[in-house]
Amino acid sequence: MVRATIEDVASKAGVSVATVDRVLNGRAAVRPLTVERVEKAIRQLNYQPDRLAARLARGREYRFCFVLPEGTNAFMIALADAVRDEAKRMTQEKVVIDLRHTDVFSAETLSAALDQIGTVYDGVAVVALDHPRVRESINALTDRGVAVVTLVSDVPNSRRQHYVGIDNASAGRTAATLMGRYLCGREGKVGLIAGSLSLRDHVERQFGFEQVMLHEYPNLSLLPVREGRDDGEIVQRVAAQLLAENSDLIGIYNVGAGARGIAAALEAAGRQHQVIFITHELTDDTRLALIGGTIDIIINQDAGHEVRSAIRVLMSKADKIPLVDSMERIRIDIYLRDNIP
Amino acid sequence: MVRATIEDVASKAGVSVATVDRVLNGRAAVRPLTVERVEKAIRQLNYQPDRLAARLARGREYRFCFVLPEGTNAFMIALADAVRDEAKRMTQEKVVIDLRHTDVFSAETLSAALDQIGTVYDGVAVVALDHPRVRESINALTDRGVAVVTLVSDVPNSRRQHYVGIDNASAGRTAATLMGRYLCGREGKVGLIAGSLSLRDHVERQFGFEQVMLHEYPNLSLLPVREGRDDGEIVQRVAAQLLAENSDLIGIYNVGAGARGIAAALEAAGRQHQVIFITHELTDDTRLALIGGTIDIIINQDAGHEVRSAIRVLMSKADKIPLVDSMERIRIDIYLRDNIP
DNA sequence: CAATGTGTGATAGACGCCTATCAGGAATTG
DNA sequence: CAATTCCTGATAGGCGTCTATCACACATTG
Repeated sequence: MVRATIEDVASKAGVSVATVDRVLNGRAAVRPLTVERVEKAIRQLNYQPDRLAARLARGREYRFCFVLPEGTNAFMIALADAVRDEAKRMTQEKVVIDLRHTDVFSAETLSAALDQIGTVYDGVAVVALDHPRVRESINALTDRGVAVVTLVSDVPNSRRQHYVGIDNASAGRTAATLMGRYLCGREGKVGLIAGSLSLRDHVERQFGFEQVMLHEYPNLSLLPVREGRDDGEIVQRVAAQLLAENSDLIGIYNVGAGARGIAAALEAAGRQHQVIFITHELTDDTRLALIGGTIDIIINQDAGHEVRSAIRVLMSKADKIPLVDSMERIRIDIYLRDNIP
Repeated sequence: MVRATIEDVASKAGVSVATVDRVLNGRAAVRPLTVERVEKAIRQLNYQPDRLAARLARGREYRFCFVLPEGTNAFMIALADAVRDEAKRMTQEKVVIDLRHTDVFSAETLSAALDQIGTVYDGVAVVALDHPRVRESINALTDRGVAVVTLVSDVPNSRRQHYVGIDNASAGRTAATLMGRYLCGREGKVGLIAGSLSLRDHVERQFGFEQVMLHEYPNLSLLPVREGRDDGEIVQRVAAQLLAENSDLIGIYNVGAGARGIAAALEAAGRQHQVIFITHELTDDTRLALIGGTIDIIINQDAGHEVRSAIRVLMSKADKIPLVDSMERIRIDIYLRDNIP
């Protein structure tokens, strides 16, 4: 059985192709009775419009905009690279992708950047800050008919269409379990370093981590979270201080970026083998530190997958086609020295 | 700058579209000088044929065949389900996928099944046995112009185009490191159960596991591998025997399928909390056992991703388009109770 | 009853490429 | 020099859909 075409549907329904097209694309008013007949024919023939032909005929361009934090954070750089790679690849699919940078720690700046995005775009993917102002901007975009997906860090109460990223609470719990297991019942302190507590992903990781720590590993005492603003140098200072103040520190969970600073502080103190160090994001630096033994575990989200998923989701929304959830679930990658790619 | 079309290339090169087409698709002899001119124009305009339009025009169907082991092994069932799912989805892309089953433990049967595959197929994906006879069949297919990818289990010395699956030695090493860490320096025995040692993936996992165990965890003594033939009942018997014979068994690494049998044996012996149990493949059974605490860690490969990757690779080969390696790397998923999807 | 609106049919042209065929000039052969 | 062979141009028709336009029957309105 070959694929049915729009002409098959037309003749089966006893109408013209024009009418079938009107039903399919809501192009003009069609009598309910006729709509019924067409839809019946579509069901009977299991007709599905050929998307390739449709795209060709429409000659439509999809314009998407990615809004990422600026700065030198290695993961964000990887994400930006992934966007550029995909942008190049997608030109042959008639997809144009623009990349904009904005200060991620300022809700005002981000919000302004989003407000400024015109309706020239069919969709926007944004690494968002969970802030009322940003939420409003996202909602405004949605209301203007622009599809919005949040990337890496979500804004749950907004009207964004989709969140592309890992389950961060789950990632935090995973880190805690591994930390607890690796520490083998020893007693001591565990430190937590985050980029900023206004980033939803960081907060959720922290939440998941503390949840498991408190319930399952009473032998470990959790120190208050310190903020390193995802900046290598600041993080290094914070980590050095943490180490100096706590001689019985036996674990560090780094929720954000800047792992290199922590590794440097650990090595400077000569305590890299006493302290179990779990961090996020696989980069050149963290990979080296993992191989070298300073980092014990890296929890990663694959930037390439996230970007591709975001694009697929935005295209589905633009075409009003349902998406396959299982394909769009971003997985939590766990890397040990033994399975780094 | 919009995309260049074949007509742009033709006029730029001062030839006709027919000639450009001849150069692109090797349809007829073209003078070297002319080829040169056309290729130069292609480079200058950065012309890339529109694949959608090409597919539409060609009206060509891609026919692929998946050869999977028969039986009730949960992972293989999941794999078969994934194949059927994708087959359905791909009909709208003019891709027809057939699914065949064969006895995986018999090189003769598998080899015969492969030999019997005609050239009606553009490509074949096979869960292979590493056996000279199978290798010959794969080579024969390749020589007949059928693209072959190995799935899940590789045949390295064959002329297959690609291997779609995880790095099994790496998976074994990962299991070993986690086992060693979870056992916290305790002394005791660790048992290994495989499906069959003629399956390359099982052998490689075992290899990786032993490698790390011997070097890094001298406190643990490794028992000889036992074969369970990926069959729940046999595996359960083997596991029960293993437990009965070794009262100081503190870890089990299950390399193949049939995890449910081991879980049952552990629970029957009431030793599920004394023994660290690491297994492969996330299924309904293993998920439940992980939540219940009988299984400590599941190492998984995502069947859906593997099937989609295999299809992408086969299509690339059929279209003679280079593939993006980073997209086709199948990752090792590590699941704890905290991050099961 | 004329003017308007509504629902439908028919059809042409486009999207970018593939396939096929025919014609004819240039180069090679005997 | 005629007969081939080789290379190239030109062009038609098709793939399945979208977009747009015109025509026409019929119903509704004032």
